[in-house]
Amino acid sequence: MSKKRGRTEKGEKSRHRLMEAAAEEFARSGYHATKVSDIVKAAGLTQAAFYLYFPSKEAILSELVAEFKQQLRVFGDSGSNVTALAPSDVPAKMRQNIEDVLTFLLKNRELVRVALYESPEATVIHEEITGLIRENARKNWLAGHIREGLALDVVAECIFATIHASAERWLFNGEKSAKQLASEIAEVLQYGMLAHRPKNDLPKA
Amino acid sequence: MSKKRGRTEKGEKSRHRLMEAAAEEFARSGYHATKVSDIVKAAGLTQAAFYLYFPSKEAILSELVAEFKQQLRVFGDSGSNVTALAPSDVPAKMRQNIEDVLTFLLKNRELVRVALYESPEATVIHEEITGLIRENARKNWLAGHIREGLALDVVAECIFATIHASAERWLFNGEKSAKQLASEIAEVLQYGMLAHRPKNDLPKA
Amino acid sequence: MSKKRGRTEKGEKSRHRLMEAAAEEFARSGYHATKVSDIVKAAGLTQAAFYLYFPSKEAILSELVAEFKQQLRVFGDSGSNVTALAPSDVPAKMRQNIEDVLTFLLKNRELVRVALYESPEATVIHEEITGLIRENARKNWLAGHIREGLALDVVAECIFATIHASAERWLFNGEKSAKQLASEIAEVLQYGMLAHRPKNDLPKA
Amino acid sequence: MSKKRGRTEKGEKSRHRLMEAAAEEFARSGYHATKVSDIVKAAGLTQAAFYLYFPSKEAILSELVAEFKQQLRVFGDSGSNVTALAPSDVPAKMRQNIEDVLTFLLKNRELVRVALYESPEATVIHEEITGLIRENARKNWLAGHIREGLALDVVAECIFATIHASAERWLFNGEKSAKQLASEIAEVLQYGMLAHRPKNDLPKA
DNA sequence: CATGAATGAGCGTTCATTCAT
DNA sequence: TATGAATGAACGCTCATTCAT
Repeated sequence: MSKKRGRTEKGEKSRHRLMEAAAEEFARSGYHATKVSDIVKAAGLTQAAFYLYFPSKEAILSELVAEFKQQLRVFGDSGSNVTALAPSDVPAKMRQNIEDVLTFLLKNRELVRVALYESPEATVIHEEITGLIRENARKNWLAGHIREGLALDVVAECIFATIHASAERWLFNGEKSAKQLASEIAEVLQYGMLAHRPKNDLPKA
Repeated sequence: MSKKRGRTEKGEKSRHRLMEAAAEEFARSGYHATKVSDIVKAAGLTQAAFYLYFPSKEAILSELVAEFKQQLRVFGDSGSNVTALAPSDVPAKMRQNIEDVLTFLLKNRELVRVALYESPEATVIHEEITGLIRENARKNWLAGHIREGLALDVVAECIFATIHASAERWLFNGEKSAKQLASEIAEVLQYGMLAHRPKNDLPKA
Repeated sequence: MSKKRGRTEKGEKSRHRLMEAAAEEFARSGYHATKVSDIVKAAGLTQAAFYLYFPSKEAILSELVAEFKQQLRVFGDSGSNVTALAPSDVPAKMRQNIEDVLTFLLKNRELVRVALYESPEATVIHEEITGLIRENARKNWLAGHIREGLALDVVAECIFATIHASAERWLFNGEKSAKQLASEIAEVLQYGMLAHRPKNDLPKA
Repeated sequence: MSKKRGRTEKGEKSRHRLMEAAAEEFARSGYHATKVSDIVKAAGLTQAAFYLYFPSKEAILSELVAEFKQQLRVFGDSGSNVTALAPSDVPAKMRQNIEDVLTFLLKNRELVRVALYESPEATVIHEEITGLIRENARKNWLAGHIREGLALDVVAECIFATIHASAERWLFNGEKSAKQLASEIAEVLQYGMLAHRPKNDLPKA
């Protein structure tokens, strides 16, 4: 199960420092612009040491992406039994979900950038995430919490894109808290922007 | 007519081919992964010819970005006198605006990716765009078309993030048309996702 | 006899401007560091025009050197009938010769640097010049104007090295005039530096 | 003993070989005409290894020049207490000084050419050297060993130019020995060339 | 486990030179 | 005569990777 045999504690620490350093550098400057020498410098090791732990620069990238995907699984089973929710509890629950995602993104901000911008799998991962959200939305739709007439794939894209963009813009630099941002996002996503709902523009339910 | 001094038509064409090729390559593989040799190969020229028209690889990138910014100005004055709109016309107008943006993105898809992902100015440009949208939203809010209690900066981010993500996902690969996508996005953004509006969750107007 | 047939006056002018420009650039920055583009820029022409007049960059160098050698011939017959000189006239004559050389160097300063530093023939030219001087010295020696016991080749080298170095140092930048410098140099070369002539150190005449 | 950190003896040797090779190549072909590939070929290394030790081609040049300047300091304090010399010892001492300089030049012939021809500092270095000589001459003048009425700066230039030119011409190619050359040069410089000293041309002492 | 030394392959850029008009 | 466009052949330099200790 372990990736390498006979690993020492010290080695494990070096390996970990390399991963952290790589995540930070990749996130800051991008995969291609980051040199192996940058990574090892940040980790306090030599270049040769790098290849003790990773077969290539690409390998450390995909390992970071793998780590991100691992972290993602936490969200796989969230929002399961939405049916049980009373309609009046839905908005708060949704607000909470958004906050959870924001908190997750904040904790893994480097990984997020790596996985979503720098990885060759970026598109796939993006679709995995929006897929999770779409499934959750579908359950809520079946439970009657979501309006008729909406394209759920677009809904999912809208939710994630908004969360992600907002995180990059206000969360990662500390301009807004996860709680505050979650409220503001939820407010928009739940009831939309328009002040007036024309009579002839009702959902086709 | 023009025998002396100044660029020739042929040269202008070569230069243009290089810009096109660079946009395509940068969009496909990213700035760093794209070699000058890739660009000139795609443009049917030699490496040296590249430097006849651009002082460096970086220069063609920023020229591409400049071109994108130039194109952007078209949208600077759109949605000016929103006050004149009757509330019932707002949804259609907004749907049309979204479609216009989608059409613009589609026409400039390479430039979009370059400017928004590969450029060092990416963040600034992103903020310029959402700034335009936010201003437009503010005018609509003053005109009473937009609900109270919304954070307009988040609204703007939500609009652009959704449009942009959707374009990348369904528009650029032809899976959805601009018209269709605009409708679906507008539907979500205008009235939100929730089916029921709890009494205690009304806007604080 | 002419280098090219059917040459126009305009062409001849362009060619001349190129030679002047090349001399100046070669003198300032050296042959290798000077680009053809530098030369044509200084001459107000295009690179292609350069090759209308010279088959290569090297060609213009050797043509400049040839021109220098041509100029040199003026000195070939100077100091011929030294025998006729009265010993008391020798110092003044020598001072005048030095001044003449300095004046020549000043008038051809660019050419001098090109021929003596940048040309592959530099060594040969240097030897040609010192050869002329040595011959002149030999005539003066035969006429009894020059001390016994001197190595005439070293004398020649000493004369030219001093003149040349002094020109580079004080003449070309205007710090000393040719007349002034000639006097100072002559003073040293004629009677040497030492104040006292030990009895046991007399020439072996 | 030294397992961790710091340059190894092997590395130091490689670095040294590169310096030697560069000196030789620069001296032979000039800075611009010498390719990094020439240097590493002569040093038995690859291009990349070069940049392990020097940040650029220019850097190795200035390091070479710095080394030359370092070597030069040996001469800084030579000829100090000339006052103590009896006038009859001066010629021999001077002859010896010239021989020392010739020996130094011979030992550092590559460095000499690099520092005096190829370096951007060439002029400065030239002036440093002649400055040293001029100071020495001034001390000898104060001690009464040098004739009145001489321009000491010209004297210094004369001394160095003659030594340098002679070295290039006869010493470096083995045609004359340092001892022999020193005698011949000293003979000229000490008492000058002329056989007769006109009565009206006496020093203005 | 970790190091300093070394490398091969390639990249961005330059420049003397040629072509077509 | 002169031009703008184009090129081939390098060159300086970088970087991921390997070797020897």
